Order: sequence, then C-alpha cells, then structure tokens
Amino acid sequence: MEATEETPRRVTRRRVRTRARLLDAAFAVFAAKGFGRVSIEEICEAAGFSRGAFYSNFATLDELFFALYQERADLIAAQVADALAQDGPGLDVPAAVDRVTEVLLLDVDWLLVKTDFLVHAARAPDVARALLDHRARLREAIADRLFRARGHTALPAVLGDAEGAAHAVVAAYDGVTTQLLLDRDVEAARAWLKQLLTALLTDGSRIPS
Amino acid sequence: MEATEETPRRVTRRRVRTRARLLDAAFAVFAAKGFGRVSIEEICEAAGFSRGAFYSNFATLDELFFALYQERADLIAAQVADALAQDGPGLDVPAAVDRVTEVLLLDVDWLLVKTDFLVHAARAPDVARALLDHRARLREAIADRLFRARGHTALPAVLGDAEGAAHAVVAAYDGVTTQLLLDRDVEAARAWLKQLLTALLTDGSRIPS
DNA sequence: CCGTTTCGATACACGAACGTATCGGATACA
DNA sequence: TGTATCCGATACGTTCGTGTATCGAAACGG
Repeated sequence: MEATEETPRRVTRRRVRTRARLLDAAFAVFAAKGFGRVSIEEICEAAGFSRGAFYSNFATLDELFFALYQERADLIAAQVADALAQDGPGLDVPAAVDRVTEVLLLDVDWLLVKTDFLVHAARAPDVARALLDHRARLREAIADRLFRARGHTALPAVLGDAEGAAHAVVAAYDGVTTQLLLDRDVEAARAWLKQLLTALLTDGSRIPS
Repeated sequence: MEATEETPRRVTRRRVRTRARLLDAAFAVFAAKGFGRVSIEEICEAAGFSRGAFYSNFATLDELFFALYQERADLIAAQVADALAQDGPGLDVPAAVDRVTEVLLLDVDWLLVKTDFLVHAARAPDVARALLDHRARLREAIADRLFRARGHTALPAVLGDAEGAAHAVVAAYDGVTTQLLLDRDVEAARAWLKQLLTALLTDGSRIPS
C-alpha cells in the first residue's frame, strides 16, 4: 500500500508503455466485471500480455487498482478545477454547475470503477485515508471557489459556511451517482444533479426547471 | 434471479433454521470481507455447517446474497415507515428527520453490505431492477408523508413537488452514506444528514445547528 | 413408535488462478 | 555495433474453491 522505493535502476521506455497498457486494460475489465471478480490473468489477456508482464510491474492486484484509481481521479480532479476556474473571479453559479455536472457525470464506466474502489477502500484503512484525502482536496477547491464568489453572485443557503456548502455539493454528487449506477440514465442524472445543486447553492426562491 | 417454484413438498422446521443461520453468517462475513472476496466455504464454516447445507438451500452465492439483501432491506424499510408514521397526520419535520436519521445510519456493517449489493446490482440488470423498485417504494412512502404534511408544517423548498423532495432525501442519504463508509464516524454522519435534510426540506431561512 | 422423507455431512474429481524460477529476445548505452 | 541489462514469455508445482454423488441421521406423519 506504500510507495515502493526499491531499485528504480532505469525508467525504461517500454516499461512505461506496457504499464500504461496494463492499466487501460484493467480499467476496461474492472468496469465490465467489477474488481473482486477479476483475475490477474484476465487483465493480462485483455492487455495482450502474459502474466509475467504483470508481476514485473505490480506486486499485487490491489497495487494496480490503486495506481489506476489515482491516475484517473487526478485527471478528473484537474478537469473539475478547470471547469470551476472557467469564468473570472466572479462565479456564475448556474453556468459553473452546468460545466461541472458535465464533467462529473461523463463516463458510467468510471463511476462503476470508482464505486468499486470506494467499497474496496471502506475495508482497507490505508486506502480509505487516501480516498478521504482526495475528497477533502476536492471539497477545498469547491469551497475556495464558492468563497471567492460570495458577494459577486447569489449567496449560498442555510448550510453553514462555504465549506459546508462544498460538503453538500459532494454529497449530492455521490447521491446522484448511486441512482445513476442503477438506471444508467446519464441525462436524467445530469438534470437531477443540476437541480439539486442549484437548490442547494441558491437561496430558496427560484425554481430551476 | 426468480422465485424458485420447484417442489416445496414440506417446509421443514430445521430447514428454515439452518437457512437463517446461513444468512446471518453470510451477513457477518460479507460485512467483514466484502462480497466477491468471500467463498461459499467461508460462510458455511462461519455458520457451523458443511458445504452440503449451503447447496441444499441455495443454488448459487448470488441467490443467497439476494435473499439476504431483501430480508434486511425490507426490515429497515418497515422501520423507516414506523419512524415516519410516529406522530399524527401533521408531520413535525425536524422530529421526523431525527427519527429517520437514527434508523437509517444505525449499522455500518449494513451499509457495507448494502453498498456491495449496489455495486453488484449495477452489473446485473435483473438485480438492478429489483433494487430500483425498492428505492422507488421508499421514495413513494416519503413523498406520501411529505405530501400529507403540507400545510400542517413548513412547506418544502425549491425542488419540484413532494416526489422531487423525496428524491432529494434519498440522494442525501446516499451521499452521506458514501462519506460514512470512509471515515466510519456515525455521529458526524447523523448530524450531517440531519443538517442536509432540514436544509432541503425547510425554506431557506433558519440555520439548524 | 415405525416407516418414509428430507436434510446436511463426507468424499471425490476437476478446474482456475496463483506465485516462482528460468530463459530468450529486446533495449539502452558506449 | 557490441555488450550488459532489463523485461516479459513460458513452464512448472501448488493451493483453493467448486459442484456432484452418495450415505447416515434426524425430522416428520400416522
């Protein structure tokens, strides 16, 4: 579960390529069958490798899963940050909500893998801590943005401060995700998330839809 | 995935007992290790049975999991209904929120198993449909209650009708659950859920905490 | 109580996946 | 281009879990 500091002699070119191919294949297989129902062999086969390649790059399936999650989660976090920083210091709440929603509910496969990871982390304290850090950082980014927007646009609602509002945003996202995993209706989920977020971030007077 | 209508000659007494013991043991093992990392043998061992007992009562692990989920979910649904019907036709929103929150976020083990089941259902359309039905029924109960309370107490907020509000309640619950699975802080989750629900079900003027 | 039925334990054969040890070809660097 | 190194393929042996077939014992009904 820790960063492996062994003997990184050379960062060979082909090594990174096969590693990337393994991760991509793993993502597809995980999304399709779920972590826990996937064997190392399956991943290697999907990547067009033999098991030797795997054991040369990872010690265990958990390690690969962690790397995979970190990679994609960071990527999405960056996209969210982009979406939040789009317009200037004055935040246009509805527009930002639209953009963030678009990014967050893009890929059902990712949500599947992400939930698998959640369930995995819930039983592995080390992993849970890492995931909590991720989430905390995301909340901070949102809270920052919300705080800087105060005064420029509509003020947040009855939840405590900006941090509380950020907390609520994440909770709404998670809640909508749950439903989306079951009905697979991305558009409905997007509309619903937008409605929820505007309801939470706007003072209760205007009806969005 | 269907109700097995084979040849239920006699509903033997001992059969139901061992079935129950198997389900209880399965719940514990699932909560501890997660469905998908659990073997049939493990469950039988935990229940004090041999594998023969399992195959006599269930055809597959999935079948047992489904039965287990249904049992517990129905039980909790009944508890929620109780909590909602507590005070008369006039709904006292904060009090009801307190009671429901108490029931919903009682047992972390149950949340673990429930999330496992969600992840499982997300990849099995039949199971997904069953889970969606469960959720729809729960939402209906909440919406009913909310609708009957209109006029008596504070009116809901900017979300559409009572059904929309019920949807929001469920989403909030799911969102809070996600966080709870990671930090395992039941009290914080309860407080946070109460805050979220009151924020959603009250017009935005009063700060709860 | 006794016969019949049902349930769960035991034994077996099979397959899947694992982890390791070894080896040949590719890769980097001079 | 030669050579030292690295990487991934192959080939084991082993463990673990599965599903079935069979049998003794417990439970039920009269």
